[in-house]
Amino acid sequence: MNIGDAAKTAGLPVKTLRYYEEIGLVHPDRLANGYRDYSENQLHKLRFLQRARSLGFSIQDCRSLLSLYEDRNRASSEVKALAKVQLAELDRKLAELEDMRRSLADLIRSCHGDARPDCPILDDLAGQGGKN
Amino acid sequence: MNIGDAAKTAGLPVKTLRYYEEIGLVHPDRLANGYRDYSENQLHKLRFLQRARSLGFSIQDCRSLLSLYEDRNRASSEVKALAKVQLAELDRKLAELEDMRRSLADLIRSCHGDARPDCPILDDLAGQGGKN
DNA sequence: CTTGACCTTCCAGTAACTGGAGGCTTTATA
DNA sequence: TATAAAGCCTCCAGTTACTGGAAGGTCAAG
Repeated sequence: MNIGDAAKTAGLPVKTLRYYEEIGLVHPDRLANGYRDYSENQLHKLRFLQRARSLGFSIQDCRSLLSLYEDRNRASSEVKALAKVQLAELDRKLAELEDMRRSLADLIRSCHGDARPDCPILDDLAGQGGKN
Repeated sequence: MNIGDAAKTAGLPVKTLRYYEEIGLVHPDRLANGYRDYSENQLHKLRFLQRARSLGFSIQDCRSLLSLYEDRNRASSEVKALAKVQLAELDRKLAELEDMRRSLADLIRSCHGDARPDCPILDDLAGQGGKN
């Protein structure tokens, strides 16, 4: 699959795919005319990268995650350790996101239209330690 | 509170606080000696920024979110509309994160140690469309 | 009264893209 | 078959959101 369709499938700009090749993340083959040719496996990686990046994982994090995806022959214990670190990170992010979601939903619920001077949920918006 | 303690409280580097002032996100007062002086309200904003940025929200997103936090006197309908857009975005990110979490947990669960040639959950790692 | 931990500004560098110029290839239309 | 549009290529410059370092002022402890 050529770069334009691959980009559409992955939900990433064409430029980003070329960048990911440049930094050694996803290295497609080339056709006779010099065009990049993405395999199904590489499309999976690109979709994965799109999601992970949009959630704030660094490229370095993504390299780790992709190495799990790729290197199924590594020592099981090593794979597991790496996966567990990433899982803990995911859980941390999930908790933060849920916390933000709750705050924002409260804000929407309590938004009635009259400009009251005090708004108790604003104290909460910045997080658990929220005492003004 | 001076910048070092504010940075510690917010979980951000000192440099980032100065940068956030430069781009007009959080503008602390100055003491007689020129030192920045962060208020409680500004600390809330910084904590909020730390969380939102770590979850992949752009600085522009953060500006929108902070304007909700700050501008409690805007027209209620406008505030609500903005909040709902951000809530939808949060839900989208939550769903993605939960999806990734599930995939990774499956990977960990199925990681027994023998290097089997086929691994069905790898097909899933890249997302819902995961057919190899 | 000096040592060390703060703070200041300014400027350069990095990460991860993003846009544009200049040019080749493929495809659709006349 | 000609040609125009669309898509691909490389290279290089610009942007966003920091990050590090130099050069220097400030403040609390010994």
